[in-house]
Parts: sequence; structure tokens; C-alpha cells
Amino acid sequence: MENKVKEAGRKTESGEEKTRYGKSEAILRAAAKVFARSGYFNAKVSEVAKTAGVADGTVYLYFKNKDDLLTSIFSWAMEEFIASARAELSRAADPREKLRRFAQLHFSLFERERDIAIVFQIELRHSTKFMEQFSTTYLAEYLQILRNIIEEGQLAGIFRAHLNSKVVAKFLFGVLDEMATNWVLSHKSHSLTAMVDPVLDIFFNGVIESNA
Amino acid sequence: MENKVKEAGRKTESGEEKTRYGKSEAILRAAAKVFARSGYFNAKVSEVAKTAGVADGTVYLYFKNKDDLLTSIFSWAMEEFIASARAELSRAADPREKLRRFAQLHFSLFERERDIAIVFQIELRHSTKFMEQFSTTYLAEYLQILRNIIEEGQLAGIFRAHLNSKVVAKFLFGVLDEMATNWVLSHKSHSLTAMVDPVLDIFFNGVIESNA
Amino acid sequence: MENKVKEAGRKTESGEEKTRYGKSEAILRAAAKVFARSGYFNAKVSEVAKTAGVADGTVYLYFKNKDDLLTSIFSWAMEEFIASARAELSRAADPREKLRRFAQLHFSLFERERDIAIVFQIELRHSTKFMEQFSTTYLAEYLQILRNIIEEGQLAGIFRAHLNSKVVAKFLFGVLDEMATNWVLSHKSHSLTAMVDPVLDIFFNGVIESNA
Amino acid sequence: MENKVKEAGRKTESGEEKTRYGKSEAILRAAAKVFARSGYFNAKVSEVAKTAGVADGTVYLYFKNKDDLLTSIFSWAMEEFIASARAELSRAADPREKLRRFAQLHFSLFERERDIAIVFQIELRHSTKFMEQFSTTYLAEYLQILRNIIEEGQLAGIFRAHLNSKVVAKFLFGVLDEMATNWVLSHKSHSLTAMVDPVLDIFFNGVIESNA
DNA sequence: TATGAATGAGTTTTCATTCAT
DNA sequence: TATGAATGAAAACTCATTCAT
Repeated sequence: MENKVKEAGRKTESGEEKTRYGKSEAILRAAAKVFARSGYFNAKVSEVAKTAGVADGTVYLYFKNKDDLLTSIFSWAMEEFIASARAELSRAADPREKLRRFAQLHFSLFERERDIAIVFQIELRHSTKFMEQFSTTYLAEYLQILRNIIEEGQLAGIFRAHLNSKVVAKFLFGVLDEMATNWVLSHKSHSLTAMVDPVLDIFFNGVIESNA
Repeated sequence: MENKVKEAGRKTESGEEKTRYGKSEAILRAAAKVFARSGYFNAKVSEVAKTAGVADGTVYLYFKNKDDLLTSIFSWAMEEFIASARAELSRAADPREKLRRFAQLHFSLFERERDIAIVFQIELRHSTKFMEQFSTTYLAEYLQILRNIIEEGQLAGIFRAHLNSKVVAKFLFGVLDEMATNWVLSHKSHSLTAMVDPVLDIFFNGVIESNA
Repeated sequence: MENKVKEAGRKTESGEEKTRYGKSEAILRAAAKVFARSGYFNAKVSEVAKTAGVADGTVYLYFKNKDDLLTSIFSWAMEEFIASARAELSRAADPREKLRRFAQLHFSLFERERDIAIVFQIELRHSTKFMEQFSTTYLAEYLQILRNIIEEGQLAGIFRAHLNSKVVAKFLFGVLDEMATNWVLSHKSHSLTAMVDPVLDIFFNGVIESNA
Repeated sequence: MENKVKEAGRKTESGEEKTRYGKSEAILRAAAKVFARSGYFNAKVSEVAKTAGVADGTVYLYFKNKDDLLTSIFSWAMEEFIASARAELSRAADPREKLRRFAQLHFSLFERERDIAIVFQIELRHSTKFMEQFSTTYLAEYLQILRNIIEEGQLAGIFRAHLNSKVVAKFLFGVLDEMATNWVLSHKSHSLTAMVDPVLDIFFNGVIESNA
């Protein structure tokens, strides 16, 4: 994720970079933490600033407003995720293996960054405004990656050819999303990545007994 | 739906009850409409009151506060849904058919009551508070119904016996939920019920070609 | 001025009227006092509310925002002034006497209501926005009254016929306005109405010695 | 105007002076432009800096604060005006002609420097603080010049001897000021200097028909 | 001199909720 | 029950000014 945040700063000399990028990133991480803890609407910008160790006004030097903080968390994380997903997928050949790695990456990101996970599964769903923005940008890209794998599998004769790949992609996203939400809400915090295999088993083979 | 709303009011004399329930329901429907239109946080109680045709203060005679309006919409609709689901399921014998009817009922309710659908898919997810409340009450009941059908199918040798029924239930909920959210956000508003069969096909049979 | 403010309230029973109208008027008078004391920009709405003896939010039940307070003071006072000017003028026949009464009324209003005078001479001139609004509405009406008197005097052969009545009206307004501003700024607060005769002498007869 | 601005800077070496004065003047002109466009209160110091082509902090090397910018515009222009007025007046003998030239100078300055005119007629009147400062310094000097001419005319038997020269001076200032404000607010922007003769005609001869 | 990133004080306005009628 | 006028707490955001470089 480092590199996304870096882009928010402006480069000068190497010595100063760390500090400057640190400020933008610090604010974004602080926002994720505060939003995760208090919920977006109850979160106070001054609390974000305090957590980031900057003055209130400084937040507004880096982000347009409170909404922009939320939006930035999500584009930051999504861009990061999609980039590493593409890299990861290139390392596998079998479509089934690709889907497994994709789901694994999705879940392990959340396990590593619980604040981000909470913001994604809960806070981002506040309003149709955010939802629609999410649907038409990053979610579309996420689904497209899934579709590509599915169509690849269909061409290879591995996945059932007549299935609508768009529906299949949404289907899988829905399942992963629900597992993620469930994990976020459960306080005992079982392993999320452990769900990958059971879930993909159902997704691949269905629930019906093959000789039924 | 009458009976749920009745409980929200307080009983006095029979003659007035009809009016009271009418008012309580009017307020709840108004709230759903206003929340769906403006989002819960931006919605004003005075707007709900105006839409319901009552004075601002009257809202507080029927509901404790703004939160209670949202909570009441959701318990009202869920209790209604679960009751009709149970009734509907008793009319089918095959577990596959039961799941089909269940999904059909879920989606047709949303198609009939779009405001309710929006509130369920978007507004209810505002905060961990609401999410947790939902998870531990009505969603638990919803999932239990699914589990019962699945376990019934497993005993009958129709569904794969070693699958964890709890995971399977969440899996199916995740898929249906995603389709519903997708439908709510898409402005062209394609048919939601038309998704039941394609989705269940994948759920039942998986995506992998059987001879693959 | 009573009647203007009354119109802001809504009539019910006679007993309550005094109180309700009192609130709107109290807020407006409080605003004039606070604006006169601190200047519009430095004045706090909460100070206005406190001075009026109401809660902060109550100000916004009667006025749209802080700007509206300033605008309302000025329309309230101008409408009042113009109404009494028209009434006063009907009692005089000679155009010279009419002008004298008009100026007298203008100045005596300010002497009676110093807060209003300060708001008019200083606070209203904050911005081209206010100035333009003032110029195109009430000032236009004020000038029209003067023009009518002047043209009446021209027809009667009393005032020089070839003078542009529009210019003459602005000329007189400029003089009266300057005297008013001067009086507002001078702390010793000499009589303003005492200036009517000396000023009109110059206006009527000019500064040049007639046999010069 | 150079010399006024020079005083605002602090002298160092001759080579740099040219640059410095240029910067000081650039900032002042930028301030006049920005204040004229946005109004003093809405104008941002950073906007002034940007318009002047310097960094925000640089403004504070030349001027104490935002108030000082406004004050400096006005003293800069007034000193300039009064100096050229004195020069101009020495070239005329007749008091009537002197007044004509004075008014002409006043108006032509505004026509040449519309931003300055706007600042003078609108922005300077923000607060009693500015008004009082203006009244007791430059306006006093302005009025004194007028008084001197008037008294000179009275001694010469040209102007009516018993008129209070102080009142006459304010009278004339009020008229010229009103014409200037009017011109600033009117968007069609007719000629302001064209008003000199009609206005002085009334001022000299009054409005009353001499044989009336 | 010049920069511009950082500061943080300060205020309008909204709106859920109450309560006298 | 029903009303709706009144309350008042609460927070995002701006921008003049500073100061380390």
C-alpha cells in the first residue's frame, strides 16, 4: 500500500520524502482507524487529526473534506488490491487456482488490515452515493477480473460453458463479501482465510450430491 | 404486517385502535420512503412526519426515536418475511424446491416494496450497531431456516453430506444479498426474481463442468 | 414599525399575538443592536439570540440566516420610512415644504433609532451585494419620491425646469446621506435634525451669492 | 504613486530597491483588484499573493496584516490624490474653477482606477473602525481643502458669506461621494466625469428658480 | 528576502427531541 | 392523542498568520 500513498505527496529530495508521505499516509490510516472505531458519521475530523498527530486544518491540506477521506481510503486500498491481484494471478495457470489465489488475497488483506476491512464492509455502505461510486469503479474492475478468469475456464472446458460469466462473477463476489462481513462482525475473529477452501468447494462443485 | 405494527402502538380502546395502527403504519412507510430517498442520516424526522401527514411530535408517540424508526422498519419487514417464508415452505417437499421458493419470496418482496429493499440493502448497514443487531436476531433466523432445509437435503442424500450447513447457509445468503444490492443500485431495474433460477443453478451444481 | 414586524408572525388569538410578534421583533431589534455595536461581520448570531432572550436555533425559525437578519432590518425600516414619508408628504402642498418634511422625517427616524441608523449608514454598505440590492429596491423608491416632488416643483415654476430631476434627487440623497453618516460617526452626537434647514438652504439657493 | 509605495518598503541597497518597490506596489494593486472583486471580507490573502505573483508569506514582509492592506490602499491613493489636488488647484484662481477642477480630479481618478474606486466607495465602509480612521485623517484633509476654497470664495464675495463653510464642504463631499458610489454600482458604467458640471450647477445655483 | 506547509481558533447552522397546550 | 414552537448541543471547515528553511 505504501506506493499509493506516496503518490499523494509531491516529490522533492529524498530526505524529505519520508516525512511528507508519512503525513498523507498517517492521516489516511488514522481516518481508517477512527472510522472503524466510531463509524463514519460519528467520527470527528478533529479525532482523525489528533490520531494522525497533525492539526485539524492539516487534514484539509491533503483531503478535500471528510467524504474525501472515506473515498480515499477505499481507492487507496482497492488500487493496491487490484494491482497485487493482477500480479498474483499471472503466477497461476489453472483458472481454479487463480480464483483460489484471488480469494486468498482478498481475505488475507482484510486479516492484515482489520480497520480497512471494517471500513470496506461497513462504513462504505452508508449511502447509495458511496455504493454507486464503488459499484461503477473498483467493484466493476474487481468483477471484471473474476469474469476474465471464469471465461478463461469456460474456454478451457473447465467451467460450465453456458453460465453467464457476469452472473457468476457477482455470485462469487457476493459469497466472499458475505464471509468478510461476517468475519468483521464476529468478535471472536476466527480465521477468514480458512474460509477460502470450503467456500470455493461449494462454488466449484455446488451443493448437490453428484449422484443425486 | 398489521400485527407487527400493532405491537409498536399501545392498546387502548378498540375503536381507536384501527386509527392508531393506521398512523403507526403510515409513519413507518413514510420513514421507509424518506430513508430510501435521502439516506438515513440525511433524512429528517420532520420530513417523515410530513410524509406521513402527522405533526413532528406525533412520531415520538409511536416510536422512541429516529433509530427506532429504522429498527422498526426492519423488524416489521423481517417478521413478516419469516412468517410467510415458513408458510410457503410447508407447501413444498423437495429441499431444492424449498430453496427456490425461499429465494423467490425474498426477491419478490423486494420487487413489491422497493423502499423496503433500499432500506434493507443500504440504510441498515450504516453502523456495526445495526449490523450486529441484525446479525444476531433476524439474520440468524433467516440463516436457520436455510440450514434446516440444507440439513434436510443432506439427510435425504440430495445435498453433499459433508458440507458445513452453516457455511452453506451463509453462502446462499451472501449470493442472494449481493443480487439484491445489485438490483437496488442498478437504475434500469431489471427483474430481480428472474435471477433466482440462474443463481440456484450455480448454487446447486457449481461452476465446474461435471466431466471436467 | 410595529406593523411590519407583525406581518412576520402569524395571527391567532389576541392574547398570544403580543408574545409571538414580540419574538420576531425582539430578534430584529437585538440584531440591530448587536450589529451596531460589533459590526455585522464580528457579530455572533448567538449574541443576537442572547440579546433577544431566545435560543440560538429560534433565530432560524424566524430568519433564514445571518444575512437575512441584516436584510430584514433594512426592509423593515425602509418600508416603515417610506410609508410614513408618503403619509407625511400628503399633508404639505409646497414642494419646498415637502422636501423639508421628508428630510426631517429621515433624520428624526435616525435620531430615534440610533442602532438602525448605524446599520443603515455603515453595516449595510458591506458589500456590493447589499449595496446593489439596496440601490435597486428601497433606494430607488426613496429617490422616486424625491423626483416626484422635484418635478412637481418644476411644473409649478418653483424649481429650475431644465435640471435633470433624477440627478437632483441623487444630489439631495447624497447630501442627506453624508450628514447622516457624519452624525453616526461623531461621538459627541450633535443634533441631526438641526442640519435640515442649513442643508436645504444650500440645496435650494446654492452657494453662490445671488448678486455675484 | 511611486513615492507612496516606496515608504511602505524598507530601504536597503539601491539595486534591490526597484524590485522591492515593484513588489510592494504589485501587492497593493493585487489587493485592490481582489478586494474589488470579492469584497474585503471574502477576499483571501492567498488570493492577493497569487494575483501579485508572490508567496503568501511575502505579503507579510510588506504589510502587517490584511487590515493593513486595505488601509494602505487608501492612504496610498488619498495621499496621491491630495498631492495632485493641491498642485492642480494652484493653477486656477477663481474658487468656482477650483471646485470644478477638484471634482474633475476626484472623478477622473476613479475612472482611471476602477478597483481603487470600488475599494473606496464600498470596501472602506465596512466598519466604524475604518470609517472613523478615514474621517479623522484623509477625509478631514479633503474637507479642509474644500473649506479653504469656499472661504476664499466667501471673502471674494462670490459665495454666500453667512454659510457655514464646514457644512458646505461636507455638503459637496456628500454629493460627489454619492455620484461616485452610484457610478461604481451601475454596471453600464456611464461617464462619471460628465457629472461634474450638472452637479456643480446645482451646488452653485441651487434648485430654486431665481425669479420664483 | 522569499517561501509555503502547518497551524488552530472560531462560528454558523441543523435538527432530533421535548413539552406546554 | 396530537400539535409544532422552541430548544441547544455539536462539528466541519476556513483562512489569517507564523516560522523553519
